[in-house]
Amino acid sequence: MRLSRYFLPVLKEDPKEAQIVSHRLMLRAGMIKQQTAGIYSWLPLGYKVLDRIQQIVHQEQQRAGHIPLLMPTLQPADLWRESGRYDDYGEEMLRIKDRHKRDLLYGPTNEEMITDIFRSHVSSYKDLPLTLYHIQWKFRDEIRPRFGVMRGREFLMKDGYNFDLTKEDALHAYNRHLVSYLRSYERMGLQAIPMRADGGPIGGDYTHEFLVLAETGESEVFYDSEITDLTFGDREIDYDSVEQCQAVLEEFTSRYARTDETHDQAIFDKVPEDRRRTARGIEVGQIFYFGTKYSEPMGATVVGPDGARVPVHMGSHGIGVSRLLGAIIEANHDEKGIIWPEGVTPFHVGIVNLKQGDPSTDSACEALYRELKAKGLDPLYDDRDERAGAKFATMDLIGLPWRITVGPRGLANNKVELTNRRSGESEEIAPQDAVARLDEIYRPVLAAAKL
RNA sequence: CGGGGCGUAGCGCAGCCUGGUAGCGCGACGGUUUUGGGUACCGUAGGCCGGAGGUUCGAAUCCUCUCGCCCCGACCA
Repeated sequence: MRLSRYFLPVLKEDPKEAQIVSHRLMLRAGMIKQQTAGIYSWLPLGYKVLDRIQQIVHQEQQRAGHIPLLMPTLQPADLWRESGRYDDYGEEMLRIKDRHKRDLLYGPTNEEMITDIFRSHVSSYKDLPLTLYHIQWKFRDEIRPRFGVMRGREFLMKDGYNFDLTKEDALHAYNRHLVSYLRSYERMGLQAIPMRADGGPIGGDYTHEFLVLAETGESEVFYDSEITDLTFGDREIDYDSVEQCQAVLEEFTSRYARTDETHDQAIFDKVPEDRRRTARGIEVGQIFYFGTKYSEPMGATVVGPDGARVPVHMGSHGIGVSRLLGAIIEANHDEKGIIWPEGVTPFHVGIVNLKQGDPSTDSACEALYRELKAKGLDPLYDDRDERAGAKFATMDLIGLPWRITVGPRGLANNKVELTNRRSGESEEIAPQDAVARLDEIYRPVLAAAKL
């Protein structure tokens, strides 16, 4: 993309309403525009990152064998009356009447609807196991939306639902989700720690929240420092293998890691003192096994091998897709702006032409732009007639991980500058070597995107 | 919902107390200048001062009502 033809309304000054760094940077980098409290337009740069995150989530869910579909944002109230949640949900649910005075609601989640779909079409154990998911906008009428996309009222969420014949099968689905989430967050450049969560009235040990450590997190967390040494890495996993998935669960959940909701000081005290950590975290996902809570009242049953009709065991599993933008920025920024991890960056590399209009720099930039695209990379070429300082400031703000600086001085020796946004380190290399380096750097990212 | 604050040019703000032709910085646009980290100067455009009502010869300013937004708290992917 040529910046002169793009739509990137960056702000030089901090918008006064933005209190935390991710919100401030998203506004300044021209990623979002607030339309009303807790509701945002996604401007091109923000939309591009949102899209990259969605792609990762889609790929990892499908890799785990989960099936995508799409349910509507508006739902009939009757489904929620069946589960009993229409009255329970309270003010957070946005209720709407259509012209026929029928009660609708803007979905805050989709357990009822997915259960309805399931019961309409599935009646045999032979169709199980089944996990369906979608990525769709949700609405929860928060008392006080804040922190930009971190606590919006309208938000994009991936929510998946597993249907299994037995509790054991459903727990395998739970484990599959845990593994796929670990992979997803790592591809986004995030460390998200599974922490024992509060199951609410349903209770049980079968729910974990995924927390990204950040000073501005809304939850207080307590953990054994050994857990932050764990990475999933590029290990191969067979999602059908109960043993393998169970092993990952045990590996990642055996150490102490809890939010303030479930924190137990007596157990925490057994962690060696030098490994005890207290911090703050942002919740970016949750997995939950809830058995027959919805299948029973809503009649989602299958006929088992013994001929008996039984309610299916279910769980729901969510990733806060739009919130992840905020979480990633909270965890990856400096005083100059955002620093995107390579897995989610809106553009792979920025090209800065220091002397726009100069035939040699212009043609060198054009050549770089062409060659990077030929490698399957997505460059942003700042071809505006701006001074060097303004171009650097924009690049730093929007946070592309790599920058190629092209000026007459270096070009005289057939050199451009390749700069890493995070470390600030630069090296002077030939243009073709810069292309080769970037191709190499992004090869794993592009390869991971292939199923 | 309780407490606090703010709505004036695209953005950030002053003016309000003490009523009298609406200002500053940044940005935009046109020039000149400059060219490796937001250059300097000259010029131009852009506002029913959130909305409604009231007081007054006269309201951004005073009064009443209303809408919206932000911050703190209780609640939440």
